[in-house]
Amino acid sequence: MDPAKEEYVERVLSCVEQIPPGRVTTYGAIAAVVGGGPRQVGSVMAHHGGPVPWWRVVRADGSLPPSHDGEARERYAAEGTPCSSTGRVQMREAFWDPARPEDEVERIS
DNA sequence: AGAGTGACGTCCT
DNA sequence: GAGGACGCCACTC
Repeated sequence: MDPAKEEYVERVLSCVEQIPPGRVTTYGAIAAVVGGGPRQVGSVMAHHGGPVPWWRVVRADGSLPPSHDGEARERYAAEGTPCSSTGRVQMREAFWDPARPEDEVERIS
């Protein structure tokens, strides 16, 4: 096994674990922090995303992967994650940047 | 080495 | 806001 790969995976999962309840982040944001590309982050989650709150990781536009749609919605309802009537997460309110864990109340300027 | 695929992103219509 | 097309990065056949 390539140790670099395991470390990369560990870094991705670490970011996901740090996501506060009721907030979400995107694959691209994680990729921007841990490196690689958004697709690679998704691949890591697919294979090693078991023990982490994967439902707090959504696409850049707030839409959920068909694979997780059902599960994630219940999590959001339980955590109070702001969602749109169309079924997508309100990124403007719920987005949390892994590069800025200080939580600056994501004021969207 | 080349082509196909995926829990994605951005631009355009 | 919704849908389609092209591009990126890494992995697998």
